[in-house]
Formats: sequence, C-alpha cells, structure tokens
Amino acid sequence: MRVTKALLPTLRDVPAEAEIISHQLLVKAGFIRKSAAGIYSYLPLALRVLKKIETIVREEMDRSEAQELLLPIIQPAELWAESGRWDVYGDEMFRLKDRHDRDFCLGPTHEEIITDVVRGEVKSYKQLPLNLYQIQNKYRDERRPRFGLMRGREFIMKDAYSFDRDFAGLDVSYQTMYDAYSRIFGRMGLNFRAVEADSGAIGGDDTHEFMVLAENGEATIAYCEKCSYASNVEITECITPEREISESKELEKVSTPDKKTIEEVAEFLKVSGDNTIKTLVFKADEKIIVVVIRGDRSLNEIKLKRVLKTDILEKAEEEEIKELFNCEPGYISPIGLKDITIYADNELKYMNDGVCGANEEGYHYLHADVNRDFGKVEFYDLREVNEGDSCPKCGGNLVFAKGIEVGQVFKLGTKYSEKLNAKYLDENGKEQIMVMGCYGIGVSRTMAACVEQNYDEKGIIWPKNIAPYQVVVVPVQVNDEVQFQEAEKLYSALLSEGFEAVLDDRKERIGVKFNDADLIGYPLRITVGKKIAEGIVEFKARNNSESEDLNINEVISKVKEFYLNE
RNA sequence: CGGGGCGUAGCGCAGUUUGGUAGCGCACAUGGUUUGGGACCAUGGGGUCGGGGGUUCGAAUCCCUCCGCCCCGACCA
Repeated sequence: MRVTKALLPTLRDVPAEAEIISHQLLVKAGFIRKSAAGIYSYLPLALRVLKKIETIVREEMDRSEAQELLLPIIQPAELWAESGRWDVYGDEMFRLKDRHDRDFCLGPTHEEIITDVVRGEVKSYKQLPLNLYQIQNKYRDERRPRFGLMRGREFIMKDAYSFDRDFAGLDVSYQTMYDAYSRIFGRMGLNFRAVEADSGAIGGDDTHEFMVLAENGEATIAYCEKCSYASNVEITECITPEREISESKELEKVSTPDKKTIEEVAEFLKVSGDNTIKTLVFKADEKIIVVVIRGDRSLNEIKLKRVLKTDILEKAEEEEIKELFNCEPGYISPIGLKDITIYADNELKYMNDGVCGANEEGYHYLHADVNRDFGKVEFYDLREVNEGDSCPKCGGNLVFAKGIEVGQVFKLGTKYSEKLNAKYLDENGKEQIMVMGCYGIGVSRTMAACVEQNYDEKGIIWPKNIAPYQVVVVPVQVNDEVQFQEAEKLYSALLSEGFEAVLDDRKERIGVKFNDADLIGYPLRITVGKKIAEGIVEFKARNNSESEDLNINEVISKVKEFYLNE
C-alpha cells in the first residue's frame, strides 16, 4: 500500500473522551472512529488486524475440527421465549419489531439459534459430537459502554458451541477448546493466563476465562507463586485453617454511642478488626437473608449468589432492615434472630470472642460466640480473597494481577438443550438430551487488549503476527530521484516476496513519517536515505531502539528472517 | 439506573460570570524557503456555538426543555 493512496488518518491530539491507552492509541493512530457510544467504525488498519486475529482463530478452530457457519444477527423472540431468556435478559437486549409487529432482537449471543439449528438437523448419536462456530457481531445494550473497544455495544465475537452425547464427551470437547484457545492467544504474542471463573448468567459448571495481563484490566486474578493455580478473584476459594479456640466468655452488652461502623466500634472498644463481626442483610429473590462475616473482611457477593443459587441479589433497603430488626442498621445483631438462617463465612466457625451489634441503638455485644449465640447458622466460603492468602491448591502464596478477559470457555451441560428440546437417539433407540459447551473469544476486544499490552510513548507495538502491515518503507527525501526509485524498487520486491508492505511516499518531512510509523506500530521500518548512494539502507524493528545499516540486497532476507524466525 | 462533568471548525481549547452577532493552536488548501525525528513565512477555506422553545432591540452567553458524550458507582454470555 502506498500511503498517498491510503486512509491512514493519524492525529496529533487525542479526543478528550479517550481514557485508556488502547482507546487513545487506536483513535490517534487512525484505526477506529466512534459512531455512537460503544459503537465504532473499523478503519482499514483495524480491519487488517481484525482479519489476522480471525485467521488465527479460524486456523486453530478448524484444526480442532470445529466447523464454521454464520447465524443470523436478527433473531425471533419466540426462540428466546423458549429458553426463558426473552424476559430474563432485560434492557441489555436490543429489541425491535418488524412491520407485522413481531418481536425480534439483535443477537447478544447465539445459544438459542444454534440449538434450534442443531435440534432440527441432528437426530442420531452418529452425528455427534459436533462443534460449530462463527465470527460475527454481537449486540448488547450495555448500561455503561466504556473504554473504547473494551466494552462496546456492538462488538465482534467468535462463538463456538459443542454438542456431545454425554458429559464425558463434553469434557473432551471442552479440553479441546481450552487447548485451542491457549494456542490462539499464544500465536498472537499475548501474555495471558487461563483462570478458573464464575459462569454468571449463562449458567453451567466448569468455566475458564482467558485473561490478557494488563494494568487496565477490569478483572483481578489471583495466581499462585508456587503452583499453576489461577482464578478470577470473584471465585477464588478462601482457605480457613482449623484452629484451637480458648474458652468462651459470657456475652456482655456494652455501650457504644454513635459508633456505627466496624472501624469506629473496634477503635472505641480497643479490639482488633479480626475480632469483630459484620452483619449484612440482603434480598435474594425477594427473600430476606442475613450474612455475617468478620468485620475486617469483604463479602464476595458472587460466592453468596452461588450458595443461594440465585441470580438476583440486592442489598436490603434501610427501611426493610429497620422493620426486620426493629433497630438502626449500625447496631443490628445476628443474636436473637429466630427462624432466619444466618449465612456465615467459614472463618466465623472459630470466632468465640467477637464484637457484634446488640440490636439496640448505641450498644454492642462483647465475647460473642458464633456457635453458641447465633441460632441457625450455616457456614460457607463467602469472603473475598486477599493478596497473600494461601493457594487453595497447594498452600503457596497468592498474588494478584489485572487482566482483560478476551475469551471464556463454558460447560453448559443441558441447560439449553433441555429447554429447547435438543435430543438424539442413542444406539438403543432411546432419546437422550445433548450436552453442550460454549466458547467465546472477543475478537475486537482482543485487538484492544493487545494494544494495552504492547505500546510505548511513541505508539503501538504490534506483535508480528497481528500487525496491520509487516513492514514500512520510508524514503527520506521524496524529491531525491535515487532515494525514491530505490524505495519503490524495495517496496515492489517486498510485495512480490509476499510481504505486506507499505511505502510512505508522502511529501512529508522525515520526522512526520517516522512518528506516524511508530504510532501505527509497523513491526519493521526500512529507511532509504542518503546512504543509498553506497547501497545502504537503515533497518529498524519497532520493538528495538537500535537500528542497523544494511546493504539493500540484504533487506529481503533480513525481513524473511524476522518473520520466519519463530 | 444513581452521582459528577462536558457539548463552540476534523482534533485540542478560549470566549459564557458581566448579552452587542465568534477566536486561538494543530490539521487542511495555495505559493515560497526548508529537509534524518511532528519545520518556517505568507495567503486562504471551513462553525445553524448539540436541538427546540422562551426572555430581549439584540443570545454561544440568561431561562425552560429535549438530546448526545465522558468519568465514578451499580451491573456485565
């Protein structure tokens, strides 16, 4: 591509709205332009990167014997009613009507459609297993789109769905995809980790997220320094070692005027935070529940949701708390609650000298013994993990890192096949329900994640396998016949060798061209300047601050070496 | 959805408090001088000041209303 013929709209300033580095650089370097909140045009440079990402994805999916198809974006409401998700999905779904007033949506995901296709075509165990995938736009009317391509309302996703005869088959399909994903992100040159995760509203049991490690990541992952354990902190199991406890003392009510928060109470009573008990009140599916946890810990709501097996969990209103306890929220107590199950964090099993509310304004109890005083208590792992906690696998030290989720693999089981009646006949002619898995990769997000991980103060540094072009040829002095002709010749030679080359033939000063090249992030730059008189050009890799002089005849082999040496 | 902020040329911003009919830098066009890391000089094009309504002789500026965008939070296959 000649720059004079291309749309490469680099900017000197960045729009004020771009907050994170990938958004800033992708806009500044001329890759994307916004059309509405969370909705972007992919300009030619971005499209080239996306296609490379897609190519790697396709190669690895095909190698895993998955088959590509293309499902509709516009989907009928009836299918979503069948799975029950038409009502569940809520405002996040883009909904529309056709001229006959029939309901449709823009697909936020494709479980329903694919299951519909498969149930219509697959009738026998001989047709299984099956893994089908597509690369296509998804639509989710996010409450808050943000961070450019990171959380858009329209985005590109590769989604795959596996159909197996049974759970053993699913395990195989799942592992195949897990391995494929590891190869995919590895080939893209990304520093990533697969972590155990929560399956959220999509349901299912086992699930791993593939996280690109980057400062701006929305997710926090905990990984072990000693073993291979890694998980999203949303689900990281907290280990509570057994311990001896001393003899319990008598419960004692003490005055704590105007001390409502744990910090205030602990300071006032001169006890440490690990001897306090926090009482929280939630509504789960409209039912009031009470949770207790050590005062210096945080509750992990996802763990609580899993224990309660509910999707909807909200904090109780202040009024509801007052009604239930007949007391101000700062002093409510788990002691004296009748007929209400108290969900306690495991740590409280060993708490027999705790401070907790006395259910009376201005008073707390001392020496509370959870097992003795708390009525109906059930213990679960409910607290949030902290950096430095013990690894649940090997006891090693857990450390935290920020990650961007670029892929997730799920074992769905029969959640959708059951609702949508996706069945087959086994060898005995007996009807069986298909067992499903689903596997997503955020293609457009992966491009942004890649920038988050590969940049410097000059611009983007694309990994060689997904760079929009492989090499840029820069004549220093376009008016100089020799320089320009030699640059042209080199450019043509690179093209005929099959390289994706750019010729910066603009009548710009060299500084402008260099800055654009660095900003856009071509992995290689070849500068044709004065020394061309002696047949010398300058060869520079974007990720290396040193350049080297080369005889022009050596350039092709040097470029080959750079790209084939892996 | 709650809290905060913003909307003036393609981008970054000033002008709004105190109403008088729009300006700066970059980018863009033309000419000239330059030429190895975002040059300089000269000339020029480009704006219904987010939309609508109102107050006023007169509104970017004051009032009402709607819309859009960003940040924090809640939420997030």
